[in-house]
Amino acid sequence: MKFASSYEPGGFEPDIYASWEASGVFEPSMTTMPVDDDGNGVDDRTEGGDDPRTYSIVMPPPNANGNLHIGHGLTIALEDSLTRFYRLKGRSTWYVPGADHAGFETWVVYERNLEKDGHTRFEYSRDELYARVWDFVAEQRGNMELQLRALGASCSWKDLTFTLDENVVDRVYKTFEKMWKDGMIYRGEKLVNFCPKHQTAFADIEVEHQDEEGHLWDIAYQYDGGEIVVSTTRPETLFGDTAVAVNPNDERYTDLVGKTVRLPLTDREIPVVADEHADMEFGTGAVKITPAHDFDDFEVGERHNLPRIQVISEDGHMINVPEKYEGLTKEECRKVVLKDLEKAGLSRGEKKISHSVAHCYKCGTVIEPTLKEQWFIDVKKLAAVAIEHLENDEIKFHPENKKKVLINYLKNLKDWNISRQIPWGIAIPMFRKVDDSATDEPDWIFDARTHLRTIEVGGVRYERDEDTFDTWFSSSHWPIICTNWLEGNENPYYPLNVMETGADILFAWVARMIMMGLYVTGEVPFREVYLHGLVLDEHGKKMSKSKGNVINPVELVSKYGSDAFRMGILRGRSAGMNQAFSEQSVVAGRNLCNKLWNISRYIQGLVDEVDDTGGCFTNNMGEDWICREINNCREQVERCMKEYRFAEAVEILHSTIWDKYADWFIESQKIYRNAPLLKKTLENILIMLHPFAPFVTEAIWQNLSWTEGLIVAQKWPSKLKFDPISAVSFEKLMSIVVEVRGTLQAIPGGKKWPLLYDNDSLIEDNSLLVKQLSGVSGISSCQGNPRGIRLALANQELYLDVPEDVVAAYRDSLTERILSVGKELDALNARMMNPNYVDKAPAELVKETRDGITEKTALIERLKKELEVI
RNA sequence: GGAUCUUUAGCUCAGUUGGCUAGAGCGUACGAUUCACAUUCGUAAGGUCACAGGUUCGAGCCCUGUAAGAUCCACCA
Repeated sequence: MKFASSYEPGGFEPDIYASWEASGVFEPSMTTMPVDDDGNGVDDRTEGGDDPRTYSIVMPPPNANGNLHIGHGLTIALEDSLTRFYRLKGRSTWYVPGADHAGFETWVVYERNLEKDGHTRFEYSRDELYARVWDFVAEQRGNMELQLRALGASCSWKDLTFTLDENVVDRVYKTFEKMWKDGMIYRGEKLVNFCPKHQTAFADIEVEHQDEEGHLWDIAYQYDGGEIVVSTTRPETLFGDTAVAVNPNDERYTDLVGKTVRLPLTDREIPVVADEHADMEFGTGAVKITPAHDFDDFEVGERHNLPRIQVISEDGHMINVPEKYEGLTKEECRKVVLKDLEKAGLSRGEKKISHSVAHCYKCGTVIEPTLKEQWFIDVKKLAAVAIEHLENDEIKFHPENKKKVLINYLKNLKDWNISRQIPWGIAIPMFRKVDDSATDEPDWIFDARTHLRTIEVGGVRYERDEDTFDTWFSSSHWPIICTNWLEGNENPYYPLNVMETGADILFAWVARMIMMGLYVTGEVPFREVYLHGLVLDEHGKKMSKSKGNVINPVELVSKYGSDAFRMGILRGRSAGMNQAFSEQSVVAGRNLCNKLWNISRYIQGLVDEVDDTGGCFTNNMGEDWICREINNCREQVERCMKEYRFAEAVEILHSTIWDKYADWFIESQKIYRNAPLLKKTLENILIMLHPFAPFVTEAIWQNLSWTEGLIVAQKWPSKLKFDPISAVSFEKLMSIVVEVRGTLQAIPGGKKWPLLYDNDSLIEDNSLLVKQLSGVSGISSCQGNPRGIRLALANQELYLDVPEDVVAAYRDSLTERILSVGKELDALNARMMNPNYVDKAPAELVKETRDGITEKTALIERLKKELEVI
């Protein structure tokens, strides 16, 4: 195959992905064994009970109905780099892809469409709606999966799991039944976060609090002989008041406790109760209690056995209120109530306050705390077990501090409302008894036949609950489901090696997976958690449609290539942090791909020209040096992957490939050509970069004449053999070359000059190479007769052969140079002057300092002499 | 109110048990060009590591405090 002369990723990426998928390498196979670490037969086993044969990771399922956004791009770059790395290391890797039914999100989109067509959800049964949304999603599905392929995700497609698949539902029902039997599920009438627009309840974490300006009204509640003034931001709820609370220590109201006051605008009398909830410092110290519409008041009501009067319906209208107000919206009612209070002479003033208000995270509608019968999970035990295992360090977090944050959350976790009033989700498998005569039977029974509206068990009729599960309830089973965990079966893929996901769903998802994993399997669901932060725009601002700063990963992939995108998005990113991202970093990634492409093309050319029948050995110091550097790179990348330092891994590969391999080694190979070593080192580099840039490395692999198979299925490189002393010599030569280049640039006129040496075997033996690298016009011995500019090197006698007038012009930069070396010398001297340093610092370090002083002193002496000569 | 994180070059970020003469990418300036690559090559400029104390022979790193920014949890009649 002939290399295309330019790097054009769009031309080969789709074909490459197709060939991977067809080859079956993405699917796990337990037959492969890990490569050993050093090529010396020692096993590469990791500590901590991790099965060294396998590596498992699951994809946080993207919305089946949507397109991938920049966060997914990051997710895939992270997860796929890990997957490919461990696959190269010889593990049987299993990266399980998923697609999310995205219960509420998808439902919102669907319902909007329904409304556009002039319909409402109430015209259809749950089953009809479910079927319609299913078709709607089926139409959209597939985009997301194509985009995952474009990003290079090396996941096992045959295991793709949709969150409404039968096995998901089965698993969820099994757990629910177990919990029901264990008494951890209860039906309770409680206040829930209710969105009047979407007509569904939410868990606490699903509502967004925002600080807003509001009004605080003072209202007089009268009694014979006086009045008690309460403050409220919601006067319309007063019809639901069933008490006024004062602090038990509040002497102002001691006499009133136990008496009753008249509720304004009605004839109802309500008691005054003493409760700690009333803050003596706030307002008048008296607070109206509306148990059916406020979370705190609900609790006060429980403590004092107060009735709960619902005065706002689920669609936001007034109910159970005097006729005049009946049917008004709550907003209208507020206005009328305020006016009527004014008329009745019960207003006692108003002021502006700032307070936080709960909103629906999707539509922004103000959440109405509403009294509803729902299914709740008693989380006490679940949370306690999770905390125990977390404190036992069974899961390692990146970043580390998130573990503490998570434990703190679990310690304060309230019972979990799992009922949702939307049709797009997994039906709750509970049926209510409708046959009142069967008094001995329980009111609710578990039954998995949720496709039936009514069932008959033991001659008693039951009707199904029409609600569906909170999606996090089923999502919390994800590691269990994706690895096909089964009771009593050994499963080498469970627990997962790592759970990689967004830091923003630590509570919603990670916490629940841990609780559920432990409850169902008795084991933590994953050994490590890597959390990524938000991808911000280039100025560090959140991306949003309204700001118009959204970056589309798919566009970047088509513009610069998948590899460029992957490396670009990993650059400058660390665990758990919200960090900026710009196209620039993708350009840098593209440039690296282009560099690698040209390196490979050039090496292919050299290999074609040169006889390479021999074995792979190093023949000169440049070759020894590059082998050492490639080994170093390999070790560092391994360490970075183990510690999830992706950005650093990419950076190390970048500098090894570009600054070392291309700029020095390949340049040196223009003089010495070692085809077997060129091949070997290029292979190593390609394999090491493959986890981050899978497409270009595979494309090159396929183009090279001597490689076989797919790079995706190769083995991680072993250490290269080299002569370390020779490698150090090359470094010496490099510093000479850098000095020559710098001096050449500093000499006015910008011409090339010849290099003179005196009794210097390093230069003499490598004169061709030095000339090639440094850009001097020629190299010769000065035969003990130095002239021109002496190079500022401590242990080398080297001169640039320039005429007298040019030397004079060079004087200034020489002076500068002396000053700067002088500064460095001063710093070293200051250190040695300190007797404590000499005493207490490690001997090696002290010796280094001493050597540095000797070297720099000599250098300065030399430079000064040179200056005098000029 | 409670908690967590961030602050290092013009920008975005590294800096792993304290050894630093503080690095990278991009950007900037100057120079190169029949060479695998202008998506290139070479050279350079650019930093009181937010601030103030402390520990230490030695602090970007550890400790205490301050400031600014971000996020989360709880509360807000």
